[in-house]
Amino acid sequence: MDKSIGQSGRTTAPSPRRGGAGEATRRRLLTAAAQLIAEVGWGRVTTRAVAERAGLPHGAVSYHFRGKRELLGEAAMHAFSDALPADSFAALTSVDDLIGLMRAEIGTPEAVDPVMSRLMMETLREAERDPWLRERMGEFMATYRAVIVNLVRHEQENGRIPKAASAEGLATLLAAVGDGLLMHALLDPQLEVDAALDALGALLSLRR
Amino acid sequence: MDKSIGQSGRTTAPSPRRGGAGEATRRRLLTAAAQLIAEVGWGRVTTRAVAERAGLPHGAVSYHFRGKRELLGEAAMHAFSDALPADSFAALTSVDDLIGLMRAEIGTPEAVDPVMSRLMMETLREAERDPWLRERMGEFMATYRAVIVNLVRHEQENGRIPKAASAEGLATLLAAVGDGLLMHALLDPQLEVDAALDALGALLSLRR
Amino acid sequence: MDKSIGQSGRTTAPSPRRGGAGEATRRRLLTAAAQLIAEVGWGRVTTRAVAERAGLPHGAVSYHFRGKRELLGEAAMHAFSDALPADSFAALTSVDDLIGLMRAEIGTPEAVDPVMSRLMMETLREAERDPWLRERMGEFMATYRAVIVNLVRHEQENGRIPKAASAEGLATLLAAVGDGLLMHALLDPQLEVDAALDALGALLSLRR
Amino acid sequence: MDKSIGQSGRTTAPSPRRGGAGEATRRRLLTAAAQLIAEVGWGRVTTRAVAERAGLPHGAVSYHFRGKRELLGEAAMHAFSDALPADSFAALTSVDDLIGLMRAEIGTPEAVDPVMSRLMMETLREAERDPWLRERMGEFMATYRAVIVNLVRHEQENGRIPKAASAEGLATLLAAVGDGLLMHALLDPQLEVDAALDALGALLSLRR
DNA sequence: TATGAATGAGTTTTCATTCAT
DNA sequence: GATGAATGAAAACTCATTCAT
Repeated sequence: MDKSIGQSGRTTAPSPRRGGAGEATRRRLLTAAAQLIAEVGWGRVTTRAVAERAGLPHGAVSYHFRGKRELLGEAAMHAFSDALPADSFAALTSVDDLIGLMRAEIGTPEAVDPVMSRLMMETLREAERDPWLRERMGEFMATYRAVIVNLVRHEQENGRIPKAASAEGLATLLAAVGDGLLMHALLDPQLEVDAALDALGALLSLRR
Repeated sequence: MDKSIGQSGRTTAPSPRRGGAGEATRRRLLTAAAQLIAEVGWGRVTTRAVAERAGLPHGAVSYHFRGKRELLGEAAMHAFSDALPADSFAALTSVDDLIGLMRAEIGTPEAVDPVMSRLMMETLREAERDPWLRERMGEFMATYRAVIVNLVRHEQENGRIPKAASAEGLATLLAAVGDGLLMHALLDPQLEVDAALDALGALLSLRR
Repeated sequence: MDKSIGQSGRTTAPSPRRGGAGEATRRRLLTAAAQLIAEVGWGRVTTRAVAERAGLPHGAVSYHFRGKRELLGEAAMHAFSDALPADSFAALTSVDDLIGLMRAEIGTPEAVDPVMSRLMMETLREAERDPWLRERMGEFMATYRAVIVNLVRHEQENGRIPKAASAEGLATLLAAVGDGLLMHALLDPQLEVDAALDALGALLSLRR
Repeated sequence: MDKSIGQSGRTTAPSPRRGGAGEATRRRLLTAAAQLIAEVGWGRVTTRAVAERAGLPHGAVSYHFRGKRELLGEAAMHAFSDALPADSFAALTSVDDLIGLMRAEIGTPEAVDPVMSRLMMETLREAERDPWLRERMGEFMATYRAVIVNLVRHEQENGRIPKAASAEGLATLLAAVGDGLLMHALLDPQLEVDAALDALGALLSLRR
């Protein structure tokens, strides 16, 4: 059974930190783990497979991480921090940009490799049952939503989107749309994501 | 028995079929399995736990199902067929009804037992990796989306929601909103689902 | 772990290789397995029994071998390589020697521990259904038969056995006699193997 | 594990005998069982598979037989009695006939379906470990050998085969050749059985 | 007489974690 | 620091046999 959650007390105490030498090894394990989560699903990742994918001995895993849960949890969060914030969110200046971002991530089936999408879905799912992960994802999504709230508020002040909806509510809605479409698109590659995003755009810009 | 070779053909073939006395037993297993999927997550359900929950010996599982995958898959689809169609969808006559349904299912954290919600999320995620399940969920969601398309089209003709968005796109959007909010709400029980649905309602009725 | 899907690729991958400290453990398992095949029959050997016989925990089996099939297969071939070639075959210089060898191996019920005989029979039978094993046994028996062909040819040239029979045919016949007698003798310990071998000798030396 | 041997006490007491009705059912089970032994190997036959192959309900097996061991044992012996004695052995009038019989059974890879051959090998193997079966096979092979002894003796008196070898020894040898070649041929379909039988013929007729 | 549901003992396999070197 | 051997707990699955109807 997957033990990654009800784990309780640990005995050994590895996890050496930030140096030059072990840091690279650590990172290779994190990268390998993130890939595997996306490929086979959180519950089907084995520590052995991670080590193998990383081209490292099996022992390396327990040397660098307290356990499987820590490895996978950190791998996911690490991947998100690497991939998302600076690159994408900071650059958003309008709700249209946000929709454009969704379009880029979800709308073009073949253009984007679904590793990040799948990883995101897997992590959201796992977070529901792993308190540590839930907290980290909570923080992550709070920032994400805060950016959207600001965006929405700004656009509402500019009169580019309706004021009838509360900024917070709208932000929650937009975030849900993103993940909902992502999930449905992973399930059904034929899904007309663009049409849905067009509809969203239309609803938002009606005022004009 | 010696399996060392993996001869051709059949492994074993329990799975007697529909009709007889075994049907009740079968159903108890399905119910137990659906509950457990919701409670602990698809990947952490064990056949033993299912049997225990159902108050049956472990052997009952493999007598009635070809394996864990069949058990869980049928359990999920069975639960959906039982719970959803007639009850909820058929009754929808307006997009407001649809939003009301979402509000009832997602918006009131304590009012509704989250079993169906969790089961739905678990099944959607699992379907991504299990072809059989994917197909069944695909059919299921196709009907679900078809109902919404009709609803949207009808409302557009009545002038109650904007025609600027295509009916199909809007339906896809609404379905995604539902599942996206559901997922986020499961993750963060504090989430202001109502505010988001209010915002959705506001966007849709702006034209009026 | 959840196996409900049967993703691609590797199942797990223990089976560390040659050289290190694990080699001794591996060998103990092989020896125990070979004994048990002879004692209870290929199909009735359990991995648990092998581990027990070897005085090792059950997990050791799957750590060192990919599965039961690999364990038993390697155990058998390992036993044959250890026991036969240098010792017996190389030393044969005449067909009489060969008959003598058979007499020693089969003809004296109590003198010889039947482990190797039984192991051989079990492996021959199993090889019929296991391609990997069949191939290995094929190679093994090819060398075995080649030695006999040479022996026969040599004796034919010396005029010690009849030339009326082809060397290849005679070698095939002799090999079959050996295994056939072995099988019958295992079945019926009273079998007059010596009389049969005497008859064989008589047929072969008639010409003189 | 295969329980067919260390079975000890039984509780229930089925095994109705010779009637018109159940007799046909019984025979269908025996036939199915014999086929399956040949196809998948004694240890891999399951009672369920037998019932299925026979087109009968699973319960029929335990209704008609005391257990798996009895089913398979009787199936094998039944198949032998049906196939061999009257048809083949009685008709033998010379050692050449015997060799011809072997040639027909073993020498023509595609002409003969190997069901009987495989069944024979499987049964010989199993008999080594199952006393009941061993006894039955013992009787069977005694008759078989007796026929050969008579044949040999008759031919020796006619001067057609050498008298230097004892009739008993020669018979044992011939029986062993048959089964040995059979075993080797099953293992290696390319085996030159005919050449071996030619060699045997040459050895036996040297005197001429 | 016949059936098929039921059961539980036993098997292989998986794998995170521990630990000696 | 690093590694790979070791281990045991738990999982899924198989199946002969039992038995109620």
